[in-house]
Amino acid sequence: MNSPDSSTAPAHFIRTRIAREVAEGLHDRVVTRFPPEPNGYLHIGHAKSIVLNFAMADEFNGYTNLRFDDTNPAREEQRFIDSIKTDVAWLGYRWKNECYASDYFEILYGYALHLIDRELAYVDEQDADTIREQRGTLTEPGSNSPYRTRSASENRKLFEGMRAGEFPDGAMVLRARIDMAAPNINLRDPVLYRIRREHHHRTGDDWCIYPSYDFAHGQSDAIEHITHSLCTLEFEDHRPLYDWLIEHLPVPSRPVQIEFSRLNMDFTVMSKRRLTRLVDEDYVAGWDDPRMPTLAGLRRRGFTPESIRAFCTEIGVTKSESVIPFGVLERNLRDDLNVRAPRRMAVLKPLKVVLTNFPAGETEWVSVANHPQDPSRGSRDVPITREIFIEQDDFMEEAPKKFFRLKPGGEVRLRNAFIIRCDEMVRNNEGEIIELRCSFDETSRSGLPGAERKVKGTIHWVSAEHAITAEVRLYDRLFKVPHPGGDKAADFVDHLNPESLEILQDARIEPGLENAAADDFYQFERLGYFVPDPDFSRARPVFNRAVTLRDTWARLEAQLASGRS
RNA sequence: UGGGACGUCGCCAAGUUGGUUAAGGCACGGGGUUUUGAUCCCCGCAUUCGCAGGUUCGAGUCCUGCCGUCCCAGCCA
Repeated sequence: MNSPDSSTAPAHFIRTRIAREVAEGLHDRVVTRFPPEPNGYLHIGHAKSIVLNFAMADEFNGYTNLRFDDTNPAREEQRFIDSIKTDVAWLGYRWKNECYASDYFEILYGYALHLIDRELAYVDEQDADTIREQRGTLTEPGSNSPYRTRSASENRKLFEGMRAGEFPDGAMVLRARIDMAAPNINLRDPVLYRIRREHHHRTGDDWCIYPSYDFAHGQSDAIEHITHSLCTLEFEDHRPLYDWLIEHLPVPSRPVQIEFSRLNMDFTVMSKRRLTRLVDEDYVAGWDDPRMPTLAGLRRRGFTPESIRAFCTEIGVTKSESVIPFGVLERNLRDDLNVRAPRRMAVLKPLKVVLTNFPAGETEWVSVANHPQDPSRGSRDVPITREIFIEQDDFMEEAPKKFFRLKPGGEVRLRNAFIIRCDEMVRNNEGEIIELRCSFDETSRSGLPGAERKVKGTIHWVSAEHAITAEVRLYDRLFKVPHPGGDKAADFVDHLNPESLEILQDARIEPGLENAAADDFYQFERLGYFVPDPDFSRARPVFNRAVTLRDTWARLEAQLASGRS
């Protein structure tokens, strides 16, 4: 098994079709491929394709190849190959073979000769503009190139010359001879090879001609004995060409192409072109910026491979275009981490509280469960002292009726400790509250009978003396609007959310958290799930908030606010 | 005014050869448990399948005609 999450997955048209084919004995195993072009980082949309491809092969006794579609050396780079391999592996998948379309250049060249010899391809010496004009339009047929009827021997000589470097870039192309009047524009003598003197990241300067996607992809599938070539909807129109080439070439197998709709999510962009721009123009800190929908970004943000796989399974596979709310991805992370993440306490925006009846200089250790739903995960002792920090948001001077946290004269429970009452507020010269003076109820300590006493709210806290100062980075959606790419009138970067990143320099975390390891994750109780950033060090802990907890109060508060106005 | 595809609850999405009460998840609403306003647990949530006709004892599933949305005119993938 090369992919996790063995199948309990729901039916979708591809799985149903393959299952039928297998039942009919058409295949004894299913072989798929994940075929990225190494010109950028993988994003969550690719994850959908990866999960699908590996799942189909895995469920039907086969395997998946990782194949780099590297037929355009002008934009492909080794560093992208590296990142893609890292990301696929991180997602939890093991490909059978690491393949490159460029490994097949010699075979592909032979296939081109095969077409030429059968008068199914010809060398066209017209320039790109002329070819475009002759292609016709969506509603008008194209017209034939004057070079279309050249002899096979002349075409062969020219094509060999192309390979030998006898002609300058752009001087001529090899075209399939199909039908310039075809209603499907892809069949109007598509370009199969072009001359391009570009250094290729793998083949170096061995070639100055490169096959087009259409000529390379299907044949690569066939060479690898791929049974099902799964791709996105925009290639639907290419399928007749895909099939035409397979039919007319002496390929070792006959793969079929099946298309499904690509993943769209709101409040983000998914096209490589746009993601590249965000990086190149420094709108984000890099491909792995935690606000990016890239796998590298999601990983740094704190997403687990499990949550991403679950998400990809949950959204299904169809041919209808859909937009998935970003919150669905986030909920999958919560669902995963809720079960797995150990709980800790941390205060993001500290407000000092002095427990007036707690002896100065003393430290009391309270036992705290690492996971309230899972006693087997044990507990730890957390120090509490006369001075503590609580969350600024957990105190309101003038609180609405439904505010269950601390307010003047009110009581609240300190999680895992005892009940306190707010007796007094201390203000600075500006009148801002900078400290609370509270008294605690000794009899309400956790474990004592008095702990049964009910108060409405429970808040988290850290000992001022023991807590460790940390940086915490909070992330919000990258864009302000649901469909930043859908605005024809504006540049998508105009819709960037200026508040997508908030850095808190003065958070206080429970002692022990400074020893967090790179791949740890925690629930900071009542706040959300947090992971150490790569910038993390013992001396300067840095945590990323991967996702907040579901926050019913925030929703209520928003309703109250809007209802009041 | 070419070709290809899609249109089932706010968002996804199941729906065998037409057979009759239109899965499920998310979101949402209500209730319960709770020292995380979290989690968890109950309950509710499409007389209706883009629209209009038609065939049929019976249609989301078949036919016809509309409407809407997406993709295609790179020597990109």
